[in-house]
Amino acid sequence: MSYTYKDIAKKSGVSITTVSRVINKKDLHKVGKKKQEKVEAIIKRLDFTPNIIARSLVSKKTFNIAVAIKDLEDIINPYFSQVVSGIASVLERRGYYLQLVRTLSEKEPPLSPYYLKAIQEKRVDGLILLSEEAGDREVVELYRKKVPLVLVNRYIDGEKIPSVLIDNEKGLYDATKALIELGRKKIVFMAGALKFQLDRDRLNGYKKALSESNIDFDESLVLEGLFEFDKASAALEKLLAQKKEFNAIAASDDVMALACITALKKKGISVPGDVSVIGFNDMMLVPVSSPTLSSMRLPLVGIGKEAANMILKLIDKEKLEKAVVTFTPELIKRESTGSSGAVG
Amino acid sequence: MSYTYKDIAKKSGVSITTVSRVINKKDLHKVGKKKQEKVEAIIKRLDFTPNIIARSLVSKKTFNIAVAIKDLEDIINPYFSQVVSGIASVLERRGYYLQLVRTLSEKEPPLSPYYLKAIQEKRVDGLILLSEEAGDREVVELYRKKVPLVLVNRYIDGEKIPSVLIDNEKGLYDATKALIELGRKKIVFMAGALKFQLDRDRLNGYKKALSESNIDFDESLVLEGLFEFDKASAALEKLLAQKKEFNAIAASDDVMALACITALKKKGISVPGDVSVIGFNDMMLVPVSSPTLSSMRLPLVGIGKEAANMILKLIDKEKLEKAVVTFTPELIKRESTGSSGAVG
DNA sequence: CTGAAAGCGCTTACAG
DNA sequence: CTGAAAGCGCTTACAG
Repeated sequence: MSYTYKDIAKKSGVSITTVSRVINKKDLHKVGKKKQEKVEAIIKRLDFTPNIIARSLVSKKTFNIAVAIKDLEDIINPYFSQVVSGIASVLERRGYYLQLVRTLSEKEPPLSPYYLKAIQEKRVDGLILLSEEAGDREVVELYRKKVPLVLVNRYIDGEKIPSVLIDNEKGLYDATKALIELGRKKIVFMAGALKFQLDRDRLNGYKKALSESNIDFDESLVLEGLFEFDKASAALEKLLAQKKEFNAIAASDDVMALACITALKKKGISVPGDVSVIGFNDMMLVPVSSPTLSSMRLPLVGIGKEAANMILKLIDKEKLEKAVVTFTPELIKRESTGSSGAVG
Repeated sequence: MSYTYKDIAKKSGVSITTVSRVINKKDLHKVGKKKQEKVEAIIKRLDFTPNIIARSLVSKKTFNIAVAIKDLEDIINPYFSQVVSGIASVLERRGYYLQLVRTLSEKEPPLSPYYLKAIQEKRVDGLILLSEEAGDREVVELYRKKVPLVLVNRYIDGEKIPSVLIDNEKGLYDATKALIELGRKKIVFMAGALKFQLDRDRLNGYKKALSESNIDFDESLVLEGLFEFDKASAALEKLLAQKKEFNAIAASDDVMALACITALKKKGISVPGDVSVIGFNDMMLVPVSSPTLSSMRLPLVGIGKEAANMILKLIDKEKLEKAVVTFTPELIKRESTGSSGAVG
């Protein structure tokens, strides 16, 4: 039911080699004009497309790129969907397919996590890692094995793996600074999770801003919301129940910032009157919230594009101008922080 | 650098056939205990993983499923990201990989759209189509060719293609009805685009609700926002500039509904005081907007799961209990519609 | 139990 | 120009 080179060759009265040459437009000078036209006609008539699997087996190239996120459900978070979108747009233009894989392991220990399996099985030509959940050891091992690999918003100390980074320390430093300038001193840092390097870096930025203003660091003001709306709400509600005082929140993600605003409103606490809130990532719908959310803007689609361009260069064995590209978030002020002096 | 069956066979002192049997745990009764253990030890020691490409060439199975959206950028819309997430979670559990493909064609006419190419090249075992952009003719052709195929929120008249549908007519009927019950009679329908069947069905539901209440249909109240924030804002602003009167909006998507609210607020028009607004899809962050957005809720992740289960059954040549599964949206009332009687 | 051999659908050096 | 043949790394009937 499906044709092969053999069929095309037979119908065209040429050899399989000639069919291959015509299809790949390779060594075409070795093919007679007449034969070439004949083959092309047959291909067109039968609407023939080569079997990519067979080609891959010979060429060792699949034109598939794996993009790894923690759980495939993470694609719902605008952070990931924007980065993935940026990656996709570049890959597509270059004839590559995008495979979504997860980094969390299966329950059964012998099974490789999906993202490793994709590499080991030679399913893909390269890997873009968006997740912090992939273990350092595995990642370094891939890198050492020369697997084309790009890290996004993640680095591993002591290794110069090609990566697209976000200046997380600067990001939360700036966010915290902005809150301090509004007169706020009791600032909550709603992290995703401190087991992640990105949040440890953000925590450092937060601490740095505090210490520069001689504000003591209070560990109990650091919460973990796991980048989820419900988890962030719960964490903040717990803090509220403890009667812990605070008058600002810097969140590691807009979704968590919105969760905080919602939790505060529910308690009748005014934002930004009583508490200023600032998010991170500046996702599209943030201006729609009430109050509109201040946030640290990042060109997430651009970050994805950069990562895609890098992986393609690695695959093509081209030199990277820079092995590490860093983006710095930009403060976008809206209503949720309030204006300077609005504080008691 | 990478091992093959041949290497394993040599190191284990057995034949390639035996290696294959051990790896696939197939016909194991034909393999001596000793040899089996030897082979297993070598595989473990070398951390060997079979080349999936070679296997696919023989078995004609790739364990890849293509999920098609219009543009890969569409993954940013929560509607798609949730459906994709549902699909992903099922595929992953069943050992399948998910490939994201687009349905929009390339500029150059000879090129097949990516989603067709994936099928033609035998890159994937099946296709889940989330987009309306793929032409009916191509889709029907795939179906006739017995390509495992599932449509989501889309159908083609006269064809019984396996699909997961949304009762769009009922959805907009209910939304419009709710607005009418609030006393609103000049209701805007913000469609995505009427070239889409889903929006034509929604338009029908809208019209039906109007006519049941003896409200004349006014074509100039039907707008197209292309499911994008900016396009929807622009369309509504144009209507406002025309001084067209209306006191309610039913939108085909939450993002467009939020765009409308934002545009209205900018003009100092109160929601729901002056204009009631209701969205569609009930995406996660909708309760955070101000006013909180009423919407038509759909189990989008569940819809994705259903589609994934269907495609796997088709691939395994199992019977589908139902070739067509339909989900009906549920009205979730929040602030943006306002309470009954709140209308002048 | 065991494995040699054919074959999946391509690519490519090689000989003419 | 042209194509026979080997080979990519697997699976699987088939013979012993």
